[in-house]
Amino acid sequence: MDTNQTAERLANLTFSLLANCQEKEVRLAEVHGLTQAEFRCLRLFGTDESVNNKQIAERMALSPSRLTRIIDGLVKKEYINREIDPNDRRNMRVTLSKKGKLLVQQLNKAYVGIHSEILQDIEKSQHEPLIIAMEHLLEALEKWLQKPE
Amino acid sequence: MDTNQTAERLANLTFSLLANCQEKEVRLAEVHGLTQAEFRCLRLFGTDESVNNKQIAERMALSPSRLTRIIDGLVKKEYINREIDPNDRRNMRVTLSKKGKLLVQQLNKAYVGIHSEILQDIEKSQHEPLIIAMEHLLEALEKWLQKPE
DNA sequence: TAGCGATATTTGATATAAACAATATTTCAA
DNA sequence: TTGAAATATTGTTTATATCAAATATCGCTA
Repeated sequence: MDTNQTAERLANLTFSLLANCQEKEVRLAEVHGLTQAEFRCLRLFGTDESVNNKQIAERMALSPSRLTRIIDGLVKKEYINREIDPNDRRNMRVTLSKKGKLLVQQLNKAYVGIHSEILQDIEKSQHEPLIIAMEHLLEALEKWLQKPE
Repeated sequence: MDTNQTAERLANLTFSLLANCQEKEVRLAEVHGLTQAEFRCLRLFGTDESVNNKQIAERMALSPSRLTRIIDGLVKKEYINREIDPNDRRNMRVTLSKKGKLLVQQLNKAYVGIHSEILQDIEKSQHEPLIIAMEHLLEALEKWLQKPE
């Protein structure tokens, strides 16, 4: 098949996937009584022991001031701790609380669960090719985004 | 490989892809002097000759009142026309203007171009499997989203 | 055919999400 | 040790989105 035609199909696919993935995120956040921003923020912690405000802001592509408020919410809900970094008192050390760690674990589990369900609808022999192909797609996309201008 | 492990990789992949695709949308909208909402709205027109406010709102998962405002912007920028539907005067017939059609064509072209560039970084024999796999993924995702509760 | 309920859109009020600007604290280098 | 840069926060403003009320129209029925 013509590459251009393939590109067109791929364009439509990523467009639809994007919409559906967003919907999925909204749904999951809702279930756990979190705003979308809080949900994304917690997800971004991953296994990182300790991060500061600015790093999180950069990863989420939000302003530091916005992050302060999102973290305010998560602190109030007792999912994370925020304390002054003793090494550099300008930084705030943001870490998951016990409750937070539990939730993240649970979220990851649910997240994997969904994708596991999704995989069940796809022939097993197709799993590996799917992953590989999508890894390539992600790589290429990142490369495109890093292009100047 | 274990399905669960595959699911975990897939979960991380879609998470990263989502973030990057969003970034890409932001970038493209910016280039054309449109807000993200306006950009998405124009993209959703596709080749549809004429749609009404409510249909667009449903497709974009936004309230009709929000749509009125987004369309206000697009009308002001002269990308679309809005006129009373003669068949049912409660409806507004929203159609692309000449300028709008041109932009949508251009957008689609750019959109396909990006994905074409992306495909160039992926081995040609992998193109078809990628598409097929992603189609399955989308299908499965839609199915998951339609699940009650 | 007059009137009632349903539907589509718009407008105004409001809530939420985000950025920007100014400030306070701290670090670090000249 | 003083001034510039970095970090987080707070107050202000803008953008995004919803909800409720108002308006216009339609379709039905008594």
